[in-house]
Amino acid sequence: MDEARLKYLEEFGLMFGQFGLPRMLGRVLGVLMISDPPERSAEELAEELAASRGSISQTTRSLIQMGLVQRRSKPGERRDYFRVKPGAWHEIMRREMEALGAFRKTAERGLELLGSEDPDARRSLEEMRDFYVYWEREMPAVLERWEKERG
Amino acid sequence: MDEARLKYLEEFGLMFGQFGLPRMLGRVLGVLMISDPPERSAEELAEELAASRGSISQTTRSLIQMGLVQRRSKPGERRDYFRVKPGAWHEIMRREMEALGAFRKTAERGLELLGSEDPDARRSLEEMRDFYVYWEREMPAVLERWEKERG
DNA sequence: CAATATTTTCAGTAATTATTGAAATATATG
DNA sequence: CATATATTTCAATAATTACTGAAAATATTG
Repeated sequence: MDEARLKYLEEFGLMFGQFGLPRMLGRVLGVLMISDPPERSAEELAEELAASRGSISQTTRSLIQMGLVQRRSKPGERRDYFRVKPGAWHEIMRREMEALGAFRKTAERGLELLGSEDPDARRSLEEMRDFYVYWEREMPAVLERWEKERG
Repeated sequence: MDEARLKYLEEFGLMFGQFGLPRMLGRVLGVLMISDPPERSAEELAEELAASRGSISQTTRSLIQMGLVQRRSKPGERRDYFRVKPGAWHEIMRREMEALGAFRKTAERGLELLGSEDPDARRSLEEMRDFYVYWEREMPAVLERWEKERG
């Protein structure tokens, strides 16, 4: 792998890092995104990223669990191959949107906690709740439209 | 502060942690969200969260920088007070949406890197780029509608 | 401008999280 | 079913990130 590509993978890793996810997750997804052919074995991933087998195993498992990567096996071959799952980025977004519900619920729990305290004290939590209620209502349509146009 | 509230703040902290942000950020924002009156001095924050002054200073700075919290001073008082900025959650979302541009650019950079390689190899990056182009186009309208209805 | 109160900075430390590598487990082949 | 190959698990370690606390800087009062 040439230097430009390694640098690109590091960028991919950092992008995921900013997100609070392990860099290795981004690096592995990055390799798969630029692979030609578009699939790689665990061994190839380990070699290209100078990472341990264990780390690749853990990372591919996470990526599969997150719905971003597919594992494939071929008849007559022992090793498995990994490839980016079509719709991976949509899936990332879909999961983020699911997380909105957690924010709304946290706001609601806070309002219960405050009870009938001074309305001033409740205002921030009410705004938070209303905001996430709004987004939970709006997001599905945007996601669905993408799926209809492209999925 | 009673136990139920401390537990709630810890929850707030964990919610931010999932996001890849320091828990302390969530805890401090949490205190301010449930404060009555809705503002607190650095000293009060440090005491309520059993955290160091330095940590509170760093955290309030971050929260202000992120556009989530306001610093206020009062005439005749030396200490500053902090309160949740109205529209804080909208601001969080707005920043996330800005980050979409970085994803699109990363995809574009990858496509440059691949050049005219096998279309199969380019497919994942093209899908990534198209996806983020779509979201960059769609999100602003949703954000603006909230502002119009509520801001 | 001296005295006091408050905030910030930052080096050191603590806590957390990511990664390795070797052993254990699983899977495919002849 | 023995052998070879591939993958997973997990304890140990490395790397990173968060937090403290004391010293320095800043701001306010009389």
